[in-house]
Amino acid sequence: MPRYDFKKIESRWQQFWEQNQTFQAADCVPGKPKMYVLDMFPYPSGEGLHVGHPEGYTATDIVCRYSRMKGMNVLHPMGWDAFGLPAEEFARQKGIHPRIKTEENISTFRRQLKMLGFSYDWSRELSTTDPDYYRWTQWIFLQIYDTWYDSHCVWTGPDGVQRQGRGRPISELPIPQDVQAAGQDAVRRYQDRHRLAYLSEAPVNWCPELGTVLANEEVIDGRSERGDHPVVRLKLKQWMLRITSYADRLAEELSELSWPESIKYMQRNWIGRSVGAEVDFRIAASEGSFEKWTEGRQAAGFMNEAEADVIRIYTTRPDTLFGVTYMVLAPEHALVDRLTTPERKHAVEEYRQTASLKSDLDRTDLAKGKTGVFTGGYAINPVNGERVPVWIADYVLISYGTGAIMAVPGHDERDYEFAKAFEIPIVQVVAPVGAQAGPADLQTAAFTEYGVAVNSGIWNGTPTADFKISITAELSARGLAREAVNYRLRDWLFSRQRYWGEPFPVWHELDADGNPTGLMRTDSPDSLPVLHPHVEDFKPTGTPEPMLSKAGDDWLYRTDKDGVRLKRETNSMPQWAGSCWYYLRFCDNRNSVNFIDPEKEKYWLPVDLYIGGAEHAVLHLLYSRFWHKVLFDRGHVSHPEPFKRLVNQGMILGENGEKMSKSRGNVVNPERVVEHRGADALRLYEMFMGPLEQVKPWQTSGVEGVYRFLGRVWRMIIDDRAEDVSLDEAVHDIAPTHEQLRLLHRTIRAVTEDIERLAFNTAISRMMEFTNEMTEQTVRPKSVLESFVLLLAPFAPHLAEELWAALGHQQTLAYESWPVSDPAYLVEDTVEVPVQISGKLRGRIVVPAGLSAAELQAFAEADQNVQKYIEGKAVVKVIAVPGRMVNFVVR
RNA sequence: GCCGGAGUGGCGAAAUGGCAGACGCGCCGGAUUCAAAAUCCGGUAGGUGUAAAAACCUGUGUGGGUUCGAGUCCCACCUCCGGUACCA
Repeated sequence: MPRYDFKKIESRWQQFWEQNQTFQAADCVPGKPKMYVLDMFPYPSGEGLHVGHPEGYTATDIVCRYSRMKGMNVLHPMGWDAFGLPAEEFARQKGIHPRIKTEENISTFRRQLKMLGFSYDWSRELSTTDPDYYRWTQWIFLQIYDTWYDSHCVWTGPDGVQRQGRGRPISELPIPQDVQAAGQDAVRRYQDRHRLAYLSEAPVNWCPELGTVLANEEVIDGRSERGDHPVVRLKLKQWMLRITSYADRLAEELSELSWPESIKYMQRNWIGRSVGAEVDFRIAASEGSFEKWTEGRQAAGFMNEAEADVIRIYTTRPDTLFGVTYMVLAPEHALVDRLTTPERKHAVEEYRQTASLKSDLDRTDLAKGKTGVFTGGYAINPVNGERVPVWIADYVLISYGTGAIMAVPGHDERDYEFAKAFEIPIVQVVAPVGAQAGPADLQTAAFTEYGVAVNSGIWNGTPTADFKISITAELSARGLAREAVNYRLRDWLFSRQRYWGEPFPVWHELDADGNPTGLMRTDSPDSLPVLHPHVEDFKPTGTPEPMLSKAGDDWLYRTDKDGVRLKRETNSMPQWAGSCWYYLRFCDNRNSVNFIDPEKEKYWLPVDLYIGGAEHAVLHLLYSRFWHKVLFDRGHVSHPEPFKRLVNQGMILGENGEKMSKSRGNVVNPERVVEHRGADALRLYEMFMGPLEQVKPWQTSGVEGVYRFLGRVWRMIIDDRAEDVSLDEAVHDIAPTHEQLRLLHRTIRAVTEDIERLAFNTAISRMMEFTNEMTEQTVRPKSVLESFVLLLAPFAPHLAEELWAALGHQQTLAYESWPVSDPAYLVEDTVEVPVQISGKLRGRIVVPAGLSAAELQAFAEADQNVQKYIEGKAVVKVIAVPGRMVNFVVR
């Protein structure tokens, strides 16, 4: 084999690894530190692998191969996130079952990944679409369904940390007396209202084109994230997961994680915790006097649910209560009818009608101009007894806070804009302090910053922060307000209407007439999985009626032991479900009695390194953490967080610097690169392009560069003119020179440090430097080359194995010890030190290493060029840093 | 609008506050060859200067600042990329 024949080499070693199961991980190996390195598993699309995939996958593969050589027990699995719309869309067009297309796609992906020589333990492969996998997805759903959140529970978890708030079995939910008294059905309904998985009828994002509802997270500017189709709001009964119960823990426990700050920040923002107050405004037209009502409240205190004639608002600025000039209810608010006067009825109805038809897109589009109508009704401001007009407007959302606000146009931009549009008075109650002290100019804009209170009666002069606290306390004491916390995060809309997703393991009870009673039963855990029914065609129903309702009666109905007729839940789970817990199943993918063996969970978890794209910053990573915490609370996992360290690889752009896409015609096909230059060259190039986390453009000529480097490595060791693979005549089994050892150990140190930092681009540069220098040597000691081949192995494993064998080794190098750099070879005899005059570089001196500052200065002064600059000048100061530099400050 | 991140040769990029541009691509010159491919060697920030050197000047988006010394730290601004947007 004269030339570097990557085709032969790569297929040989891929076969070798497969036959010898080189990378199969053993569970729970005593005495070896474990290392769980995970890639975000791909959706196996029909397009096949994209160059973005091998970027993260190569990075993790390098870490894994390196860690094995460092003596760690490495878990490095791969699987498929294979439920989802595209396979179903294909089925709809071609009439082929989604499972068939899915399996075909998986085969392509598997073949392409194997072609790249990643050291996955393929015996742990799984797909979210395997009945044996989604059996446990359904099981976890049942766990969530069986859980309620006890926000008062203080407890200590297996991690030894004390927390407040815990997901507990629904059977432990305290049932109030009156509910208990109302009978068994009432108790069941009460429980159902407290479960972490519950049915709710609420306006949802319905996408007619995709034939499904979407989560808030999947809707961008009123259009679907997938496919960019319009989304409208529709009131439907849907499954929700109570992720908001975990909002605080999801936000707080981020701080322990080694994740990019930007991702943590995005998650915190998404959760959007805000602290403020709920304040009650009584409707002016209510029965009885306002004074009487406040006296009653003073005695009874703040009520959990306000009376039917009270508008409860949420505000983060209770200090601006004296500046309230109007109030706004969301158009869907329950009190609108009560407030609306007969003469305003027509306008209000009309507005509500238009608002309900508006999709989020329309609402955003019209964001420039605020709309709304006056209801004709008034409420009383609890701080000063003033009558405040009540409006409805769609800039107030029914789904946030209480769905009602007090409007303070002087100190809130949105209220300001609205007040300007409808000529509502603007009152200043906060004055700026500090540099910009003086009256704020409310002619052009609201003043939203903190300051001191004005026009606020006895509170005048109170700083904003103090005022917020004291007014809340005062109103609380009078039973008119309470401190409140709100989240931007909403409960997770968890049902879809499509076929190709996990069916819910839930049944609805039917009454004698075949109508649902609202009570539910679940499939027993040991009867799982609930398989998909046979369906003839995959056209969406065109209505919000789920695809699974097309199933036959034998799937849809059954009669329980007690004679109750049941209808199956026909929604399916979203694609996020399967990806929420796959990292757990990889530890124990064949277990048929448990979703994961507790011992294996304790051993492998948490994931030590998780690499994937930043596009999953909030969705997948937040959902996963949520499920994990529920499982943690219920005692099924022993760590509070699934992913200890997260790294986002940067996107690879096309050669023109634009995002790769078919329409731009700049897509690079990794399979073609492998055909021409080999897997090692592709892997090496993707790592050499630049820092892992950085966005970087593809350069075909760059692939050539690393390919040439691999050729040089080959020729450094192998005689490329010989008939068979034999060592080059320069390679000798002799003791290396000191210089050669220094070169080697410098390289070992640099490459090791760079891998630890995931700085693969510079690691490769160092190996290039080694090769350039070693190739010049006419005598190349075998031992030095052997160490070098081990350094190269994580990056270009096929070539390294081939060279390792050529150097006379019988076994794979996958478990050889990683070379250690000996500091003895790193000490230099002499160093070159720059000399500056007043900070400008004026010379370089070569001096013995280890000089003191004074000695170094003496050497520097002796330098001719330096002399020239010092002569006749006064040396004011000399800075000499041993081994680094000398600087003479002259005047 | 707000919040992140980034601006360094022709290009991808290096650089614990201490020699800016390592390494690779491209380009130029040379060797090898009948010729080419492949390979190998040398050069390559811009400028002044020189027979050639030496030497000097200017350079890390722009303008200021801190420091003996700034690509790196601080302030302001510009541009690009990403996220987010009525959340009261």
